[in-house]
Amino acid sequence: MTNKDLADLLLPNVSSDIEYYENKYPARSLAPDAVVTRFAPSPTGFVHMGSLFASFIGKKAAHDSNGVFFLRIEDTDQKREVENGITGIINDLKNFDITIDEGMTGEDSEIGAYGPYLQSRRKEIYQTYVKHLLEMGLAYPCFCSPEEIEETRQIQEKRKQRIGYYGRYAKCRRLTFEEIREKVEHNESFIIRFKSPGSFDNKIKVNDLVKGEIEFPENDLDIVILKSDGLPTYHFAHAVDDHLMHTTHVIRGDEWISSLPIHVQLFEALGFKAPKYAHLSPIMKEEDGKKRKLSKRKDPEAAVSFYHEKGIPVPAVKLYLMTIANTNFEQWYDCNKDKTLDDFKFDFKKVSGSGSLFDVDKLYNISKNYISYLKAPEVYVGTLNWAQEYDPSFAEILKKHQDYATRLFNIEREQKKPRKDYSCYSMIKSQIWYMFDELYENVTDYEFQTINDIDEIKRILNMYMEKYYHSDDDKETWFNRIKDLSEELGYAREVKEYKNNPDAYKGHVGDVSTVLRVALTSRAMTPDLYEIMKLLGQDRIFSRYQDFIKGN
RNA sequence: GGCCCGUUGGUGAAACGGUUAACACACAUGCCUUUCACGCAUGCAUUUAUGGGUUCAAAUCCCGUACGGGUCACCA
Repeated sequence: MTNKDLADLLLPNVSSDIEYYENKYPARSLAPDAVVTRFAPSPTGFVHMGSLFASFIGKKAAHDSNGVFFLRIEDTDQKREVENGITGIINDLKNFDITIDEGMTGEDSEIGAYGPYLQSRRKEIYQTYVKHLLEMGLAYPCFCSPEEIEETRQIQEKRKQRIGYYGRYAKCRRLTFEEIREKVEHNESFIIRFKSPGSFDNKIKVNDLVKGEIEFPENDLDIVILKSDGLPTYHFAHAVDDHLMHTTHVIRGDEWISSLPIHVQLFEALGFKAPKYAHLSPIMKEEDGKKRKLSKRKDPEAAVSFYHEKGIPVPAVKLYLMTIANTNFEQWYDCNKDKTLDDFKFDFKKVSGSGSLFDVDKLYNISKNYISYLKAPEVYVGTLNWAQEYDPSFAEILKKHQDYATRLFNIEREQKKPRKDYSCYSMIKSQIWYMFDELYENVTDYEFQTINDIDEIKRILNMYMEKYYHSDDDKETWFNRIKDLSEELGYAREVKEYKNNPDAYKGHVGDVSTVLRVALTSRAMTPDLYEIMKLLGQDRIFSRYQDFIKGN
């Protein structure tokens, strides 16, 4: 019995050969330095921040070099699959503007000439390559049961030896053809293992784009390449797919780094050219003074949808991702305010090798800056889009008062140093609600500051309405009148005057303005009062003041 | 336990054998100011986890230790 016979015995239904696939997927016609890379998640739930980060880098690296970024779904573990998992991934990516050039576009659709991009549809391909390995004597069937494997593991532990299927522990490697035939004929279930040519005593060096040169012992584990359900393991699928899809760069989490010796060995045994690897450090979170990997289960901010719900503009999230992706980006961006993310060249060498803490404060800061430089109509649209999804009643109000809301968003905006107080769309309502009568109804809680005497407050309001409010004043006149009012009531016209001689006055113009502000909005902190009053208009100002006077 | 990786302020980090150890976020104080926000100014690591070594010179190179992370599946 030859290796060929063995291969036919084990995989009788595989009829094509590897030449067929090698020809079917020819090299891509791209520039020599073009990056072809992919995002290859398994459809087991929502997209994790770390995955978004990796795919963001992948797309950026590919597009910077006029390469290709594609989406391959790794669904070889059918037990872990989640319903509509692919759709979920695609939506999460779409929400963050991660578009693909090739790959899965839905549960059942794809684009591109190197597919299928769903691994479960590539069964035939994997098996063809497994058969090829079998024929070359580089693979063999293993009939060991999980219990037997567990047993050897315990023996190895007791003997303080390395755990795994290798050397003397690789029992099935020594099976004769006859023994194999007999087991197969008895319908014993089996898996296929790779016959590792490596020795643990040999050292290999692998160059990683992020971590640099890493030295490992050579792999000597006879890893499983084909499972009993006929689907490949990750390692084998990775080698076959990335070879056939002509991936040049594999960008993935650094939990894969210890599998690198397996992967380089597999590529070599299969006669494939190995891709370049970039292993990204995990994004960490601090909890109780300790750093740990951002966890899908424990941390809401690990889910990419979290940022969508918060209403952090997508470009701001991308800006943040780039600042942690390339440590020189922040300064570059600071010096090139007129440029965009697309103008920045991503560089693998500038990726931090150690895990960075996810800095939510910084994200909010970036977002706040980003929003401050948007035009008012853009802020309106952003807020409306967010509200339509997460706060429909607020969305109705915004729609009803589109022009008014836009003017509101424009306060202190179009100037050299724009106002920065909206850090995300979900927070905007809490900052502007008092400008809408629908939301201002039944307010009873007023945050008065230094002037608290209710009669004095009423006096200020009444006098202001009777004598000092004129709807068409310009800002200077408007403010001068408030100064006049202050003076008439015994308050200093200027804060400085008051500070120089506090005993001569009841207070200063700021205190009076605060009364006018709080009685109008219930809040001590608002944008420019003049602008607010102009927007609200005389009728609303007077009616709010009168309501206040009546109610207190 | 074996094998890999990492460790610069509260946080992200720059510095690739010679700098006062950049910059940004956060924080604090002050100024500006009708409030807030903005802006401006100042402060915030006597020192790069730690102990040794190499060198005229170390955050940077070497060795040990500690701590953190990852991985050792018919999961990816």
